[in-house]
Amino acid sequence: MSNNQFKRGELYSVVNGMATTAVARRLQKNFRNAGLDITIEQWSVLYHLWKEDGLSQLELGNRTFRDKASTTRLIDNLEKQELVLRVASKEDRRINLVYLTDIAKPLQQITYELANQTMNEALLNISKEEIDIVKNVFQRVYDNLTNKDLL
Amino acid sequence: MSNNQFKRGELYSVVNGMATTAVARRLQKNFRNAGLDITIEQWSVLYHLWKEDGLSQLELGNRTFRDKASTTRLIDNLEKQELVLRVASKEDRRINLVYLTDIAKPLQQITYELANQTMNEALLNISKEEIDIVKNVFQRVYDNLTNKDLL
DNA sequence: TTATATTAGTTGCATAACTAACTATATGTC
DNA sequence: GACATATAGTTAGTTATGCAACTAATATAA
Repeated sequence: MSNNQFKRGELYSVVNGMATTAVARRLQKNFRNAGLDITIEQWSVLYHLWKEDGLSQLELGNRTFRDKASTTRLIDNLEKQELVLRVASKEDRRINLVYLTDIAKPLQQITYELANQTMNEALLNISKEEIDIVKNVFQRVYDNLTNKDLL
Repeated sequence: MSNNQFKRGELYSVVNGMATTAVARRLQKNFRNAGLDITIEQWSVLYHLWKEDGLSQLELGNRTFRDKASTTRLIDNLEKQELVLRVASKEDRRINLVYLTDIAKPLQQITYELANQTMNEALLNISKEEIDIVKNVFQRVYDNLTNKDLL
């Protein structure tokens, strides 16, 4: 057995069950307290649209690590709340381009501040170096698992 | 802005959307391929029962970082599949003690091997030191966010 | 140009998450 | 002993996840 072996369950319970959901839940709570009626999942989509508006559903799915079915439903809900708009692409009518509405645009600044504030709480006394290692490890874990799928 | 600041969205998408679910999905797939009809969520409960049988639902919720409502449904499903059994405590009849059935017990070894194999894939070329840092950072993130709730 | 395969998105089905409101049992106080 | 409070678990309601099967549009090949 290699030296970098987790005890079984450990990675899952530490990583998936703990810090991750603690941050997500705190951010969700902060949204609610500020009167913002959006889920962190919805926010993760809006986040990418604020960076680049008019992405296709598939591209949004890639950037938020979701399959297309989940992306469909998430955008359904965003559309119901009139935060987002589907527009069929003229070049390829299979493609839906997703655009922010005027309701969604001003939310960027508020959520920016809440997310920053939440991250500051979450990362209190954690150094830049440690964060870089975490990000790097997670990228490599992801690559380790997904590269195999292409073979 | 402090030096250890994530760009907004970054922690969420990196941590929650990527390595975490990549590992979970891979393990789930490995369970399925082995003919094991359990979800990773169910497995996370069984894992703690294999370590210590007869825990209360609340204790299981604490150990798997779930609220009691989620724990209830998870155990509902485990009970439907006859992997687990609820027994009312004699000392305090509000408490359900959860026990493994004879069907669940032999699954420990198989899932142990599949989880180890999955972790080996996921953690290929990642050092013990890096893993220790990740675990330590996540514990501190969790503490940073949950200690506040007690004030 | 017609038949075949591929691609983007949707829908059905099952599991799971959280919040809030609820039931039933226990505990503490007067 | 009676009343208020706390605790363990359940239920209802909403959102989200993944897989598989489907539709519609586009690209490829004969």
